[in-house]
Amino acid sequence: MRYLSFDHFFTVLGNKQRVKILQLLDRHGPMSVMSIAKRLQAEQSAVSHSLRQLLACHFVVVNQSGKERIYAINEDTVRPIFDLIEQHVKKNCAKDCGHWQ
Amino acid sequence: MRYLSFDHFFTVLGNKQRVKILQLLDRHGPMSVMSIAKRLQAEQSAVSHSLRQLLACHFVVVNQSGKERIYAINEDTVRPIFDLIEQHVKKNCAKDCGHWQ
DNA sequence: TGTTCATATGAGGTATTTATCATTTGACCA
DNA sequence: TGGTCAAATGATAAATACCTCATATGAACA
Repeated sequence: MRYLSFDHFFTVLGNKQRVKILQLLDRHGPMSVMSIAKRLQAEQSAVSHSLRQLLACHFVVVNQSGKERIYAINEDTVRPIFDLIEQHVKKNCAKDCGHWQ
Repeated sequence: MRYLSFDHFFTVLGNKQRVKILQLLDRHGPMSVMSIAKRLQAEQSAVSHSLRQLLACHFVVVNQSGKERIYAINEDTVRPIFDLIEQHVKKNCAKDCGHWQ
């Protein structure tokens, strides 16, 4: 993986699947890799790769539970960052993109 | 340019040159394209392309002044976002990457 | 130890981004 | 209008990132 520079944290957030994973973990709480994959209709391997990057940036944390590894969002920091972007969009980009979900 | 989705805002921030431009504008105040290019030792064209993306996301604003176009950072939102990432890094990634600038 | 299930890893092709060059547009003023 | 300077645009090659497949690791338990 690439070196952990300032812009890299944004790069990791700049991907639909990784954002979806974070949003899912935020809404649903801690989940295993397979549960995430099923819920997002994504490949186990793809999800694992994504989680690896999110973990490297500490956007998620992980705990072993039997054979499963349970991933959870780092609420303290990820949620505020998402909120800021949402505010920014509402304030500045309302007409450009008022509608993703 | 790509469609303006949530993750896209992060994608635009996930690039060294664009981050440098924002940091420069933040420290130095409003600047013309050429001044930015000179200061960062980058091509005029490259800077212009970068500014276009930053502008589309409303991370910067622009004003015409004679032949020049003066770009300024959107302080209200960009600075807080950068601050949040910095806090996040200090709090969670201190040992991984304590040192970019 | 051997089997099973969950997750991680590595390699590959494909897609997306980036940087650069040449050219165009646009503002200003003689 | 023609010249000049600043900035924007478009096309393209090069660099990165992404997704998928096949395979490896690792935990649990008989």
